Amino acid sequence: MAVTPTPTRASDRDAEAPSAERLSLERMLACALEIVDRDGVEKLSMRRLARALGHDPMSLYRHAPNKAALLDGVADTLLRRLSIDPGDPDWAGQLRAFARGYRQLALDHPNAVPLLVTRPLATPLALRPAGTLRPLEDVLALLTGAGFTGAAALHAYRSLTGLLHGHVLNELQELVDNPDETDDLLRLGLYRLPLREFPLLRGLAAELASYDGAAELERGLDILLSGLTPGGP
Amino acid sequence: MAVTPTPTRASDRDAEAPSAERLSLERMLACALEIVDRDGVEKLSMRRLARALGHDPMSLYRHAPNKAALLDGVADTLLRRLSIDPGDPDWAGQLRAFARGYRQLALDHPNAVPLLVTRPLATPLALRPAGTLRPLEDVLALLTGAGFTGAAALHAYRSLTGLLHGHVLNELQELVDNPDETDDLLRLGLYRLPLREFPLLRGLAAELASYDGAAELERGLDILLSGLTPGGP
DNA sequence: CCAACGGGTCTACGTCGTATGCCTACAGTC
DNA sequence: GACTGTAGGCATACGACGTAGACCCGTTGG
Repeated sequence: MAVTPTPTRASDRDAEAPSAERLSLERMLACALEIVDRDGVEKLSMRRLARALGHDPMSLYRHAPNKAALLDGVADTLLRRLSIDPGDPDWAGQLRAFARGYRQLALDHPNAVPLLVTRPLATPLALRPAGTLRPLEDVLALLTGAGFTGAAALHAYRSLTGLLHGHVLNELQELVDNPDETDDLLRLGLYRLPLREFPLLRGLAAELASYDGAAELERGLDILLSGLTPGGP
Repeated sequence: MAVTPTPTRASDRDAEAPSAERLSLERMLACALEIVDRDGVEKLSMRRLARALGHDPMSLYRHAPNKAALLDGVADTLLRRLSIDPGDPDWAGQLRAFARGYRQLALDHPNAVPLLVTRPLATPLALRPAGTLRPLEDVLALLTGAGFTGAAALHAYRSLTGLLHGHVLNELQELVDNPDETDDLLRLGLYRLPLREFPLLRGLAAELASYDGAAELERGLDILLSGLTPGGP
């Protein structure tokens, strides 16, 4: 009582901890994204996030109802960075730009991609955070403005997100291997494969190693966009 | 000491617990898949799995090195059910059948889909379990046998998995909503959306509700397969 | 008979998400 | 100024988690 020990006291402005400023959802999400980028989704915990922010774990619950909402929020902050101009008459160009932006987002935050592709499976459409729904609404506006029927616009949006999710998952798998190793066989770990069972796969080391994601996406977009017409599906 | 209490003793053959038979990786994976199907991936824990099998949690580690391997194993048991006949001259038909099989797998085990699409991001290609690599090797055999170059066959496989991942993620999002509610607006929870911000989305309840996944996939396959040629990418 | 070993179990450690409850600082009202 | 609400932060606590380390028993091969 005399010396008022309280050794874990972190108030009195900002001391001891990295940054014990006032908490807010934005600060939380930004810090959570950093953790995900650095260490992966499974390493993001409420306690680690609180520690990184210089706060008590329970403080986070004043700003987010639970961890699932936080994960949704991280995905949301990423998607929010993509924008579509619904008024642009060049609708194909807008879709293409959106797709390129999405790919770049995935490359810049590969550890967050599992969130981008799987969080929607956990939340009914209408309960998703606004940033996730914004692109959908904007694409609908863009395409109906260009003469698409509602159904055709919706179909186009689905085709686009399908293409993007599939492409991004494909491209990121190429990055899993150890890029320090120069020899393709070693870098991909292909020497571990039983030659008897996977002869063709082992022989394709060079082709596996040289994957041009940007070109791949453009080809997919060419096919998709040329198949989209205002008329029908 | 006198009465030999040991109330949690589960040996002496199989007593007390549901099924304390001899443990094996196959039994573990089958049971793990049941848990995932019933309760979702995040509810699958080593302790729950052990309990369901009537064993001590640590027993599992005699058959799997860690939980990540178990997750990979669950994905593997699913993919292992798909087969491709590399000798079939109708390569397009084989790819189509594979795609339909994959879709059906996803519909039968929606809770396992996150594993199917994200586990590959956590494991370098050559370290993936054999069941995951089998389709790749078989598609390579199928297509090179049909005159494709190795690079073209690899490209085709990537396009196919991209299409499948994207499609399955799309289709499963439609199932997240409550199917008991008959009115589309209510069923999708769209009434929660601010009308001012999402006018088009709200108006598309009917189109959102009527989604024909099978037809959608076939259309994607038509486009993909017509674009694939033995010559090049 | 013994040694090795594969498979099962027990205990224990550190971490996780979060329910509950209290404390403090400020806002608004009189 | 005193009073009261409220929002944000903190301490404590509970049950579940993944898994390291040691022990134990039954089988097998010498």
